[in-house]
Formats: sequence, C-alpha cells, structure tokens
Amino acid sequence: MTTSRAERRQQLDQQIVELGRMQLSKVGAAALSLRAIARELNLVSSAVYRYVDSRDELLTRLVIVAYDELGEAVEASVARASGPPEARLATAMRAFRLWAVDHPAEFALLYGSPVPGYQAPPERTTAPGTRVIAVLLRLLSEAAQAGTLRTSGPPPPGEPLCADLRAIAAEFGAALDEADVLAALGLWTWLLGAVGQEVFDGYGQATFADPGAVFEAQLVRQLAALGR
Amino acid sequence: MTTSRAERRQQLDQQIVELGRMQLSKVGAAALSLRAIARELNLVSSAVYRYVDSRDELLTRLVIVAYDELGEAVEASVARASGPPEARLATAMRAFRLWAVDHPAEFALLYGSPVPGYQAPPERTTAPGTRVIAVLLRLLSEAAQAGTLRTSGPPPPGEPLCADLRAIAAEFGAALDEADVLAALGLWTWLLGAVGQEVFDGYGQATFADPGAVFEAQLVRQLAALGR
DNA sequence: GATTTTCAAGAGCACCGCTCTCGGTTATGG
DNA sequence: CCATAACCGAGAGCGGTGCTCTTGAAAATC
Repeated sequence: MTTSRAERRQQLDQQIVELGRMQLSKVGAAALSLRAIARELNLVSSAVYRYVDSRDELLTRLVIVAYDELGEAVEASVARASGPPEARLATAMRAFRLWAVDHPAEFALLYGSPVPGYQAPPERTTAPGTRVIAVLLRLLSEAAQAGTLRTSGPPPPGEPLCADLRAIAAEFGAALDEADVLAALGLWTWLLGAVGQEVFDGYGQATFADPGAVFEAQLVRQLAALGR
Repeated sequence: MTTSRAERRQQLDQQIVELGRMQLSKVGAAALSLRAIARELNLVSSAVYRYVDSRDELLTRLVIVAYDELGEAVEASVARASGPPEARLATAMRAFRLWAVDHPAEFALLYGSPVPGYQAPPERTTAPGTRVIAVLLRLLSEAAQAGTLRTSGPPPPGEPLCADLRAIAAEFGAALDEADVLAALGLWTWLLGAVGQEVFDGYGQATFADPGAVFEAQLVRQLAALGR
C-alpha cells in the first residue's frame, strides 16, 4: 500500500485533529497532550511537530472545528423548523443546548474559562464563533418585523452603551433597536449560563432529575418575557 | 528568632494557600504548580508535601476560601443595603459581579469549566458554595412575602421538576412556590452567564466600552421581568 | 540521475506531580 | 534529664509534559 506523501500528510493532519478531539473529551483542553497524540499515531513525540506548530495551534484548530460544528447544528435546526420566529428561536436554543450536552469538552473550550496560557487568535475564530449569535439576532429581527416583540420600552440608559448596541445590530444586519439588542444579549447570556451550569454540573448531580426539563421551563420563561 | 514548630507549621500552611492564590491569578487553576510554590518558599519541591497532600488538595482549599470570600462579599453587601428586597437583590448581584471582576481566576475556578483531573469534594465545598444562592433565595422569599413578586403563573409543567423545585425551596427554607424557584433559577443562571461572559471575555474586548453598563442594563431587565 | 524537500527518529532541556529515603531537629514522656 | 518518638527538609528518582535541534533516510522534483 503506497500512499503518496501529500495523501499521507493530509491524512495525518486530519487524524491529529480527530485524536485531539478525543483527548479533549477525555482530559479537557488544559490537559491536551501532543505526546499522547503522537503515541496513538505510533510516532515519536517530536514528529508530530511536522504537522502542528504547537499545542496552541492544535487548540485553535479544535476551537474552529467546534465553532463550525456547533454553528452547523444550530443553523440546521432552524432550517428544519417552521412556524413563527419565536418558535424557531426556541428550536435554535434547544439545538445549542443539545450540542453542548453532547460535546461538553468542546463547549468548555468555546465558552468556559479560558485555557491558561492560550489566547484564541480572533482573526481565525471570531468568524465561526459568531454564527450562533447571528442566528439569534436574525430570528429576533424577524420577530421584530412581524411586530411580535415587546422589548421596546425606554432605551437603556447611557449613550455609549446605546451606541455599542446599535453597532452590534448594524454588524449583524439586524433591524433591531437598542432595547431589542439588549434583550437579545440577555437571552444569549441566559443561554450560556443555563447550558454552562448543566454541562459543568453547577448544581449537584442530585438536585434535578431531568436537566432538560429545567432548561425547557426556564426557556419558555425567558421567551415569555421577550415576546408578547 | 525562634519560632515553635506549631507556629511555623501554621504559618507555612497559610503562606502556601496565599501563594496558591497568587499563582491562580497568574497562570490559572489548571497550571497551578506546587513546585513553583516550593521555590517561592525557598523549599525543595518535595518538602511542600508535608503541608499539602496533593495538588488537588490545594485546589480544594483554594475553592473553599474563594467561595467563602465571595459569599462574604455578597452577604456584606446586602447587610449594608436597605430598601425593598428587590433593591437588595440587585445589590447582591452587583456585589457578585464586582467580586468576580476583581478575582477572575477565582471565579473561573468556582464557576468556569472544571479543572481536568480535579473533582471538588462536595462534603467540603457545597456548604460554602451555596451561600450566594441562599442569599438570592432569601431575598426573593422576602419579596414574595411582601407580595411584590409576579412570577406565580401556571406552575412549570412536569411533576418531577416541580418536586425538585419544591425540594430546593425547602432546603433553603424559602417560602417560594415552584414558579418562584424557577424564576430564581433563571436569575441565577443569567447572573452566571453575564458575569462569565464578561470575566472570560466572551464578547471581544472592543464590543463594549463599559461592561458594567451592559451588566446594569441587563440586570434591570431581568429584575423587571421578575417583580411587578 | 542528481538535487532538493520532506520526514521520522533520537537526544536533550526545562518543567511538572509525586514517592521514597536519609540525616538532623524538635517535642514528648518516662 | 535523657531516651524515644514525631516531625522536618533535602536529595534522588520515576514518569509525564512542551518544545528544539540534529541526523540519516526516503520521496519528490528538476
């Protein structure tokens, strides 16, 4: 079996990321070990540096594939869903939770505490990292245009804050005013908190028989406070 | 200067935790190094094991002092505050955020992604770890008794979930029904999400000029959805 | 076919948690 | 008061980590 050099290169590149994900889910991001990956590939430790610049570089690759997979899952779920924007919003958030529960280590890498010495390079990670929030803003925008949003009250105080909120709406091309974006932020914030608590086992394991039920109950509460 | 053995023991015990906290804020929990602490104490690496069973044991001690310090800060803030329960609730949540912003590494240790190989022993950490949520439930309980809570609508669906929620109210001695506890949970969840996003830099550094303002604006929104 | 590029291996450096032994100091109790 | 017991710090050592550099062989290119 003769594999050309380019083929083998590509193959190993992929295997390394795959094994990285396996290790991620076993030992966590902070304990990710290039040497362990090399061992599983029957390579000597130094050889793996032909394919990965450094441990941080591998971490970045893992961040990107995780963001993309999560974004894919959320986008696919709303593409499959029908009904009013609020219902599809709920679908998207449920998809977010499901992916996180299925991939706790990846979720921790994306939204958990930062890995000590590591800083994700924004120029490579922000694009895939904003897919989910983009979906949320798009659906809220649809709801606003349908007139089923009740958020518009007095705009949040503070001109610099309002400017930042408007900048977000503009960046994502959402037809939302300041109060709407603030509400979206609250929703996003709550979602991260809820999923984080569940995935990181913030309540003890014994407090809730069905974590999905408490997520669902909280979700309808949050959405009720939003629409009308 | 002759220090008795017991004195020196106690002193070193304390210094180790102190240096552990310093290191925590410098390199993060996952990279906490007993050897570095030993170096700073002018001790050989093995000597520090006379005072700390293992790295995990030190981590547990750090978790406990962090929980206690955070609980202390929150409790003190509501003790200083006056006014209706809702106002003191806001005060407590602001104190939570302030402590977290001042102690990002400790916050990460308590509420961030778990440290890879480490599991906090519940019998030592749950007591200090529930002080904050206890304050929240107590204040909400006061608000409920004052009749300024609007959460009571249809109880959340699912009998097992309701039983869990009632169990929480009972455990903390709160006079709250199922819908109230669910609302409290939502508040807590949002708080963790908001603070986590800010401390872990979930938005880029450039998106918000004043993170405190977005916290405050979201806070009044969340509280408005709660009271009446 | 000669040359250039790519590759895996190996040795090595500095770091980590942790264990064990050994000699010296302190506290205790007969 | 002195012998014994408890405690302490140093040192060596094991296996693990990320990462660098050199070396010889293999593949691709010219």
